[in-house]
Amino acid sequence: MSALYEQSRQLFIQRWGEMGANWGISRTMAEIHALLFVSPEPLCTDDVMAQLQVSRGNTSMNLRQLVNWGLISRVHLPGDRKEYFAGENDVWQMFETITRERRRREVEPIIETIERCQSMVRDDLKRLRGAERHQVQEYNRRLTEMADFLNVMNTLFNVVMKAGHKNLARLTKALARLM
Amino acid sequence: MSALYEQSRQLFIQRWGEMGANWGISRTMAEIHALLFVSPEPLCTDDVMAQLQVSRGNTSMNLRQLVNWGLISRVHLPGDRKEYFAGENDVWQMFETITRERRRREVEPIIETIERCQSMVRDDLKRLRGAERHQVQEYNRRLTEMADFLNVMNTLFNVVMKAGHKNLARLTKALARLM
DNA sequence: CAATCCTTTCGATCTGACCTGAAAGGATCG
DNA sequence: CGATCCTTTCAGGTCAGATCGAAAGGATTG
Repeated sequence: MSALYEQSRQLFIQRWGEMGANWGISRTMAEIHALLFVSPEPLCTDDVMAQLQVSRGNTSMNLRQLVNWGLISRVHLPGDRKEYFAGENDVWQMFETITRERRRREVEPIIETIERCQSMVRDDLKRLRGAERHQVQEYNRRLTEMADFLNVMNTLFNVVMKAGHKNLARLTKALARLM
Repeated sequence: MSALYEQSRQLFIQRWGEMGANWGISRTMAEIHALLFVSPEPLCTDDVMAQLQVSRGNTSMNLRQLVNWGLISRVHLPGDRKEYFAGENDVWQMFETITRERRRREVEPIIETIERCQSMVRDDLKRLRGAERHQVQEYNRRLTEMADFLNVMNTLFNVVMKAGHKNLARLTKALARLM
């Protein structure tokens, strides 16, 4: 295959890995993800090991995590025992998955925590007076704002992802009009 | 001050720190940010050290980074030599800052990389024929989709943050109409 | 300008996340 | 069933990045 094509792929994979690292995703996991994203057909564990120079164990772990996230899927080719892995290649679908998972794992817990924090000071809000009361009220207000914001963002993402792929042109135009 | 109020603050700070860690922000930095977010008035370095149990150097570094990001600001109280730090407490403003910075540092580089990757295979697209050509075309298509997606998201964020607080209801409706 | 008070820097240390590779575990084949 | 082929696990090793704290730097004061 063309040398430039190979180089181009490698560059993309490397950068995607770096980006992942900045967003709290292990570099290798992001690299595997990128590799499968740009691969026209499913790859097996050994392919991944060879192309990215990582150990068998590491590859196995990360492939599994990616399957867990729903970003890649196991594929069985007829007449072959090996497992193969195929990347989701619809970008919108991919990001919907990522968003949903991260929301579930990281945003929702923080919303719950905020509610819990608020319930902890509920009595104080009734009981206290004067400056102390004021301080707790302000604290409570800030927490509410934060929770509201997070909930609004949730809704927004739902809407956008639903609009998604199909209406991309319309969506872009509509956005341009709103600016 | 009320014990539950203190506990509530601590819980929030701790969780915010954990969340930060999941998103590629050092736990301590996120904790300091949370502390200043829930503090009704500016704090000095020693306050932060005492409340979070971190060293002077660590506190100094992280405070500086937060100032760099624009998430907190230095405040000088009259009649006091010390520097104090105040957190941004408008949640929308806060997230706009975070989004803008991360986009500049992490999303824009990846868009540039994608364009670079595409220019690397431009010749192949003219030169190659048959299956090989097909493969490079598909690769190119996926990259384009990815870049398009990222650009749409950029625009979306611009619009949302501009609409912001005030017109959010309208925005959500406008988007809902597109579904 | 010496003293005081803060802030920042920086080399040493530490920590936790990531990775490796050998060994165990399972499935499928003849 | 034994052999073969893959996958997964896990006990350690490695390393980048986070943290510490002493020392240097800088500003303000009397």
